[in-house]
Amino acid sequence: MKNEHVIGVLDKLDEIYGVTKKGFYHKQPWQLLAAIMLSAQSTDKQVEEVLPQLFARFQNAEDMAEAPLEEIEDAIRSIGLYKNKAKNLKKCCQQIVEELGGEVPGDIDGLLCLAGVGRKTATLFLADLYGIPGVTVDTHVFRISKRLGWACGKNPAEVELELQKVLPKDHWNRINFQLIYHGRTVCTARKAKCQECVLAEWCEKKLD
DNA sequence: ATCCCGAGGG
DNA sequence: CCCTCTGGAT
Repeated sequence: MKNEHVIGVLDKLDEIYGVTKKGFYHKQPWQLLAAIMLSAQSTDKQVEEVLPQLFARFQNAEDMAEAPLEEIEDAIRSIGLYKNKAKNLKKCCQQIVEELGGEVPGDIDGLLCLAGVGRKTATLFLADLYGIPGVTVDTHVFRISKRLGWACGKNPAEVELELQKVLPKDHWNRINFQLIYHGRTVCTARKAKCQECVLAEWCEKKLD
C-alpha cells in the first residue's frame, strides 16, 4: 500500500463527505455520553428522535440515576437493545453521581470504568467534546480499512493501531464518520457498489 | 461465541 | 420473509 493511495483516499473523502460532522445535540457532557451510548448498533436518526423526550424527562445525571428502570426503557424503547441500554444508562449515571461527584470523566480510563462504555464510545466522546484525536474502529471502519488494504488485523484493537500509523493525526476524528457513511451507502457489507465508488481507483479489493 | 432488539432494507 | 445494524457485557 502506497502513501499516495492514502492521501488520494483522504482527499476524496474530505471532498465528498466534508470535514465536520454534526454531533449529537447536548447541553451537558452526560447528555452527549448518553446519546453516544444509545447509538450503539443503531442509526443516528433513531437516536435523535428519542433524545428530546429523554432529556425533557431526565434533566441531569441524578434524575436518571434515581429513575425507575422502566421509565428509562419507555423513553428509549424505539431504539434496539433498549433493555441493556436502559440498565447501562442508569448504572452509568449512578456511578457519575455517587462516585464521581456528578462529573463525567475526561479521560479514556475513567470513561471505560462506566457501565456500558467501551472503547468506541469513550473515544468518540472525547473526540466530540474536547477534540481529542482518536481512531474508532467500528464495523464499517474495520471492513473498509481491510478492503482498501490499510489494515489486516484480526480484531478492532489491532486495526486501530495500524490505522494510527497509516493516517495523519489530523484525520483521525473524521475518518470515522466519513467511512461510516461510505460504508452504509456504498461500501456495504454485502454487495458493495464498487461501480459507483469514488475510492475504487485506490482500493485493493475493488470488484469488477 | 452469544445475547440484546426494534427498524428498515433486500 | 430474513438479514443486518456507527457495541458492550457475559
